[in-house]
Amino acid sequence: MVANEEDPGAVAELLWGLRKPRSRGPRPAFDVAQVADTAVKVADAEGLEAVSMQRVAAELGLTKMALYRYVNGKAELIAVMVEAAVGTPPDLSGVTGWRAKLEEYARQLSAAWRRHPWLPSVTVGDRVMGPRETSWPESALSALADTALTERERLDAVMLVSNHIRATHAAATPGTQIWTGGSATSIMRDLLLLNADRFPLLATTQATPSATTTQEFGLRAILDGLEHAVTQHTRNSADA
Amino acid sequence: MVANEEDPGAVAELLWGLRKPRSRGPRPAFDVAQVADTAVKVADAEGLEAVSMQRVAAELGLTKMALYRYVNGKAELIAVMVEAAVGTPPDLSGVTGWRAKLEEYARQLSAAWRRHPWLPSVTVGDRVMGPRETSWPESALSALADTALTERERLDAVMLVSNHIRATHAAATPGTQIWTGGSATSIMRDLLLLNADRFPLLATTQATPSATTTQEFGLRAILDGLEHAVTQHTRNSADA
DNA sequence: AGGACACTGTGTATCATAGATACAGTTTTA
DNA sequence: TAAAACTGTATCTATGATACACAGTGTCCT
Repeated sequence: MVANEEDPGAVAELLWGLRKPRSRGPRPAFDVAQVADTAVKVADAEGLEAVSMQRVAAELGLTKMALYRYVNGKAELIAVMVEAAVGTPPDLSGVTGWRAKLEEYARQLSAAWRRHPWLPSVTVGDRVMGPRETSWPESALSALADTALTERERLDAVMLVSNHIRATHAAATPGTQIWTGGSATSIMRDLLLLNADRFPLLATTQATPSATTTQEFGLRAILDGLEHAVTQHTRNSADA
Repeated sequence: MVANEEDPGAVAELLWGLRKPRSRGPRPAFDVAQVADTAVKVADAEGLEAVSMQRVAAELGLTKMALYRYVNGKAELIAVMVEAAVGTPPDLSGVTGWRAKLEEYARQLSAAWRRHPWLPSVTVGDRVMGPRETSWPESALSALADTALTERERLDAVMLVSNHIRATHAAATPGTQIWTGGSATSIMRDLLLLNADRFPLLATTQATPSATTTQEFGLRAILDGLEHAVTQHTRNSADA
């Protein structure tokens, strides 16, 4: 973690296949896709912390320095991992109605992130997305294409749903739920009961079981809210 | 990053003032609060990456090893930083109506995170919260106390709002917005225009300006959705 | 057609920084 | 007076990353 310019342009060239083809020199033992796949395998099995240049190189039977010929640095490695793991977005053309489409989209996105629990924490920040990942928001936008929302509002809506799914993925971001089942959860419960006078609402709330999931509750609320916005827009344009 | 058991119990004792008082021995040059404040100052000025044991110790005129007498490791340092920076939650008793209360809460939370842009990225994951931080969700729950929602639903609603504010804080999690103004944003725009045939919706959408903020749009949708849930519940209990 | 050379993949050695442990020296108070 | 606690020096491990030498392969020139 010393220099490394973190060149976003280089990442873009790698992800979008704009690397100039090699002319001379020995044939590389692998290609970037294989590197990405092995790194994904490591992350799936042992978590993102286990993914180091060293580790991925060893998994391929290389020294870590050889790896730098495939990816310019760890940031690029992560980028190709995401693109390799994210998969293809759902085809929503078979579903009727923007709400059902968006529901299906949320379900698929949740499934993809469940398959790779490290993905949510990594698909964050100012970064360049690859073509496969980019096709996800494109797919989600198609769900709202027929609504009266403005283009910007559609994008905001897509992000609203996506971010909700991200936040409710306990494996990657458990703290956003307060109660996650992790080792800190039981300690927090004890602390709240011990200080029930200062935190009466939290102290009683935390014991309550739930009929629906946190994710379902939030998704329904969001979709209800979007429905409100959609009908509002439709009415307004009807008035005009 | 070798061993360090990451004991949540130790963090809890530190945050909730349960450390056994020292008896003999020289008086420490500082206390944990001073350490936390110093670290917060560094994070505010130069970002969370600048916060290292070394750096914080130097800022206090200590070697980094002396710092380990105040906090057991970096995880604890972050924990006390959060508790020091998060501030006190808003008093919502003056606001009337759960919706207005929740709006005010969101505004205050957003302001707190804007003051310390590193906070959102750190208040995530399975962890122990300190008393000041805990009082934030407690305050938010009070906003929904008079509604017909179940206790669990109120907690879900609070998390829904909080997570939305977190996600829309571009400084900490810019990628959740696709367009953030970072160096990757302009590259993504070029890539989309270059591949407008594959991403027609994204390619046209990204140019659109917006009347309201992404954060405002999402918050309104969420509150509309919650309103739907509240009235639904009220109607149901009226039927019974 | 053949060879020189440039280019590229790989490995060894090395650096910088991070968090963290071990331990000795020193201060303070029970 | 002695145990306990604060601080500093030295050291360890792991990480990402750079520098450089060596080897294989294709291009281009003759």
